[in-house]
Amino acid sequence: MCARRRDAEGTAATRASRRAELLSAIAGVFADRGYAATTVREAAEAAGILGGSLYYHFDSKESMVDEILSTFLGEMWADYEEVLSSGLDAPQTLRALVHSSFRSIEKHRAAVVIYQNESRYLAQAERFQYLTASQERFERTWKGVLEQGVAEGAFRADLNTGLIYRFIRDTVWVAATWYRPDGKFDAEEIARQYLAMVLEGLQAD
Amino acid sequence: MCARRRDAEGTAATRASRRAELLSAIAGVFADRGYAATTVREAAEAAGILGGSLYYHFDSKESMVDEILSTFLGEMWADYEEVLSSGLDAPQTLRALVHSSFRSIEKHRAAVVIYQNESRYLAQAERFQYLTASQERFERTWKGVLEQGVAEGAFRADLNTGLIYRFIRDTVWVAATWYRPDGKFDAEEIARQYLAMVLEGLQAD
DNA sequence: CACTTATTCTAACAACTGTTTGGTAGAGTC
DNA sequence: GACTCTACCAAACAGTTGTTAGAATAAGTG
Repeated sequence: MCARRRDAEGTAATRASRRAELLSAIAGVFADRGYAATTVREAAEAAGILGGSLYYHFDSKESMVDEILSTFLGEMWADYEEVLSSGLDAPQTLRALVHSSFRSIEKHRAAVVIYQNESRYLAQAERFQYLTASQERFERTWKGVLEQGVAEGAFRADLNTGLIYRFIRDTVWVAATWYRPDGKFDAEEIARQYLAMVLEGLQAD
Repeated sequence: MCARRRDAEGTAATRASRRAELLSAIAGVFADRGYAATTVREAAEAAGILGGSLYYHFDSKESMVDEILSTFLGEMWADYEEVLSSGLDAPQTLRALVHSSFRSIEKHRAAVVIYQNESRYLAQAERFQYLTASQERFERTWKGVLEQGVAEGAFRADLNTGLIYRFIRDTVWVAATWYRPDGKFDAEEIARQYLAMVLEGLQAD
């Protein structure tokens, strides 16, 4: 039984790693051509197998995006939680969240692009309600930090936190569409420059 | 012949206005559900007619997006040109461009959303090369303003203009996805708050 | 070796896609 | 009233879509 369990765990592990391998290829195509515009056959070809073979690993095309997005969001929120629970003040929290976001983009570029482009369309389905939930949680989190910063006197009070939240959210996530891991800047440098602009402003003193 | 020409102009005019009417409805659906995910039948239904009837007005589904996007880009660049040719200094030009952009969003919301979501996918086709061209022109324009501002000593010199350009471009256009004409803020107010953040920074003095 | 299991392929399916064709109601013209 | 033109509908087209079922392959396992 001990041997059998080890086997079961072994196959479960290789199976999971194969899924991850496939999903990585699939996510790339979904990100590049769009989820709806990509056929199952194209997605499979990017993974080196034929269309029908994907259905040995996944129930449906929908469950492929589902797994891509929920995996990404799970990891992202884990990182966010770590920042939020470490008792920083508002400006430090904002800095840490921005850095964490750009690091997420570096790690899950394709997933972020898909999230960015397709979530409004996908969220119509009940299955993807967690996308809406994540969106709301995102808004609460960021607006909370901004409002706390205003209350602390660290952020200016004459700007609407709802608008600023949207500006920040958009710029950060949309960066996934142009970020290239082999580009001139890494995630940390992009985060630094972005924070310099948003916090200190573009204007020369 | 004079009467015949007046007739021809009359029907051409009503025909053009009907096209515009249809395109407005179609653009709304394309923006909401995505171009690839929207069927011709759905697009037609939003316009109150049947799928096949759209082909009396348009050659193909592709030519519908084509007309939506090229009309929008044409108007947008006309507005941009007006700003760029009026001899303002860099900060004033940046302010004017941002205002002009948010006004574009107010007027062509659906088109901007489509441009934002689908242009990378569409640009693969030769027919949509002008999307890539517009993108490049956009980059030249904005980077030019930023570099001029640095040269004038109006903008800080320690930030990379390529990155800042991307941040600004993204935030401005992505706003189309959440902007609602009946919302709390109009385009001018959104532009003001955005400029305050980007130019002066979030930090309290 | 025979046997099992995991993974892929082959080939088909029904539904749906963009598009075309021929017809038709109605408004305007002679 | 016959004719024409515009704008639409109804019905079909060929190709593509996501998905499935069964056969084939390969890699262990005893």
